[in-house]
Amino acid sequence: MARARISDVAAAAGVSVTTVSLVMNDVEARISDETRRRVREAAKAVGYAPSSVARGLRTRQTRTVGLISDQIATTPFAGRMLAGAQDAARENGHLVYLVDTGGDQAIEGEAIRALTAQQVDAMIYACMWHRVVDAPAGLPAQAVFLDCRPADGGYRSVVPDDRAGGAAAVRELIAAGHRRIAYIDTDDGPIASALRHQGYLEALGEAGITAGPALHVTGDTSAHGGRAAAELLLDLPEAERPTAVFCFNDRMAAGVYIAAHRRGLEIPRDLSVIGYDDQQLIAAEQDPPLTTVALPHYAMGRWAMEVALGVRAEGDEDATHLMECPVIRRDSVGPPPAQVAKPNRRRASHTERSPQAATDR
Amino acid sequence: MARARISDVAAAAGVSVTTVSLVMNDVEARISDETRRRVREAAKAVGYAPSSVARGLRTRQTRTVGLISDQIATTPFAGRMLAGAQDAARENGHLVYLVDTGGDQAIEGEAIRALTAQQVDAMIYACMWHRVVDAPAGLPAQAVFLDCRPADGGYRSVVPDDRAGGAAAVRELIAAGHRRIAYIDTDDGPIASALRHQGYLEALGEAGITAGPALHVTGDTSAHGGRAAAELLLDLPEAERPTAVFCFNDRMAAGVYIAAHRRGLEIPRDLSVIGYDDQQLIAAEQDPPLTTVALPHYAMGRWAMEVALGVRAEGDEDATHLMECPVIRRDSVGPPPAQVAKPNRRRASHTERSPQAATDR
DNA sequence: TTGAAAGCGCTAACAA
DNA sequence: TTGTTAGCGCTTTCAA
Repeated sequence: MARARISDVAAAAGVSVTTVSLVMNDVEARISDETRRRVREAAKAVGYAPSSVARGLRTRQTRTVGLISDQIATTPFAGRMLAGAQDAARENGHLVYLVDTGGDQAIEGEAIRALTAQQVDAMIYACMWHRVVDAPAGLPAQAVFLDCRPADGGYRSVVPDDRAGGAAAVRELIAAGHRRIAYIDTDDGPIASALRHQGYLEALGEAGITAGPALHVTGDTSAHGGRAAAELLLDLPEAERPTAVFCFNDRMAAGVYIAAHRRGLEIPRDLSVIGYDDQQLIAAEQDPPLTTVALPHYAMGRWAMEVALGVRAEGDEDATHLMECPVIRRDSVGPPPAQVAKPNRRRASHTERSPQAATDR
Repeated sequence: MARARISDVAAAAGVSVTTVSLVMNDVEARISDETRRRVREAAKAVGYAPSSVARGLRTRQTRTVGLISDQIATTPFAGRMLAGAQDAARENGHLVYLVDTGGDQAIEGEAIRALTAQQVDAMIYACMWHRVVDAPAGLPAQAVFLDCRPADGGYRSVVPDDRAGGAAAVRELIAAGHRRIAYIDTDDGPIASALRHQGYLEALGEAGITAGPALHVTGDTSAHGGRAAAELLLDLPEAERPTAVFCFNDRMAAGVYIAAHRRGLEIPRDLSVIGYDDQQLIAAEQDPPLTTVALPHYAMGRWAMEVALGVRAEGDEDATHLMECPVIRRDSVGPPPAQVAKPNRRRASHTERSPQAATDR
């Protein structure tokens, strides 16, 4: 039972292949309703499905797009990005090839060649975290970069607006009444680190706050690193100790929880904390649930696909689109603790419930 | 700068297209070394890359495979499975289409049609956790099921050997000296639940242990559910209380940690626990790190792809392959606590360090 | 050892 | 309103 071809349908319907082609492609013109109906019927009768391969050869449009990514396996974020890209592709009648290179340059080159040979209509080059990368050789100029930016420009790209996200996080803290706000940064130096720090300074500046350098501490991007950094902060003399801390990511924020709990401090009564990433398994599972800034992975995936497919006219050929990172409000931010007495009352807050801790649960 | 075609190469090398084709496809016969070299040079010179589309039309082999999955987005396991499938595909010169249906039947059908139209050489139908599913209509008979089994058979499939995995977990506990071993099961009723329970009973049976029904408790598949179930177990009179517990999954095992810690019990000194899934963010991050049984996602993904591509001759057309789930030894299993005195010493173990707790850290 | 030519299944220009 | 036909770029049979 070989596949039915267009000529089988034509024969069955008693028309020419042109007519069948026209009908199958929903071309408005010509073709009487009656013929149209007959063709449709014949197609169904013989079980006809057009060959995308033959069409692709003829039209040079394959309705496929290649998505090359460095790592799908290891990160919990990848899925949202792929889902966004997938959905946009499907809505536009495209199928997506996924190639996971594992960061291997050779595989990357091989993938670009294979995808080119398949005549994909578009290509997306994705990273699993916000980075600046060297554009791989052979990547077509119309490719779009997802969650990364090519070092030398020349391509359209979409990345999270980490600066604005950092500012939003800190504004959230300022709005709750905090003035001594620390930033627990990473020392691994990803681009997001510097951007979020910029946002932090920007928001403080707006509020006329100058942050002492003691409030900018670093650690590795893990709960352990966050905890160690938090210890430093909590060891500060009371008058300098932060009442709120903005963390580079949720894992580090989880470390802050641990450090705080070990000292009998309660969140948010004694210390407010806000994370970044909105990593479900971490942020939502904390006690109390962590307020954080979400990385807009789904939206970025969708944006990249829509731009790649040309359904979203994004004028500039060489522009980086910044995607907003929304604040996700949960329960780790509250007003700063009351300063009942100035000196030597470090233990006080553990036993006295501060009156305005209305958001406690 | 349109793409170079085979005829461009032929012209440049001063040979026929036949010759070029033969050379490009590394056909052994004919062609002198000299000609071969000239053709290769010409191809490089004009930047020739064969069109997979044209070749696909001619040979009816596209060197592509379709992977339909219910959910890539939400599960942390998906990645490993995709990675295994990807790697196998790449090694065999195939590209993979990924379609995430989100469990939507309409999208599923649409995907099967689109993939068929693209003339994929093979199809894989993947689920993100071990399930029995109805085979979707239109799925070609050669498709292989990954991490799921079609209800009515008729397809090749690969799933984790949850029964053997459960037995291995319990044997691990028995080998450490335990006799009173509980199973914290889920009440959500996935197929893995019953299989792991079978394995549990089987391993106990081998050792001549009969488990009282009080040692089989259930909860929902979360840390919370695991904790509640553990409370039940720890409330048992000492003579019946389990010294070790096998959990349906790592999240529930994390709940057991919490319940144990709240009572001042230390793991593994006072209670051994073993999980299932080897979910990185959970198992490896526990204190002490959780011994667990790994789900062989990468291996299953690879197996499915190799069978789909026909590079692994798996004789039976209608067979379910069971993939071994290896025990991952970390630090949550130790010998049972010493039974210093029979009755009424429930608090003893919290303060006295049992002498043989050699694996404590 | 090499080349000519048919044809994979479709679209689209052109003709009727 | 419909049909004829020339390719899209390749592989492969057959002939030289």
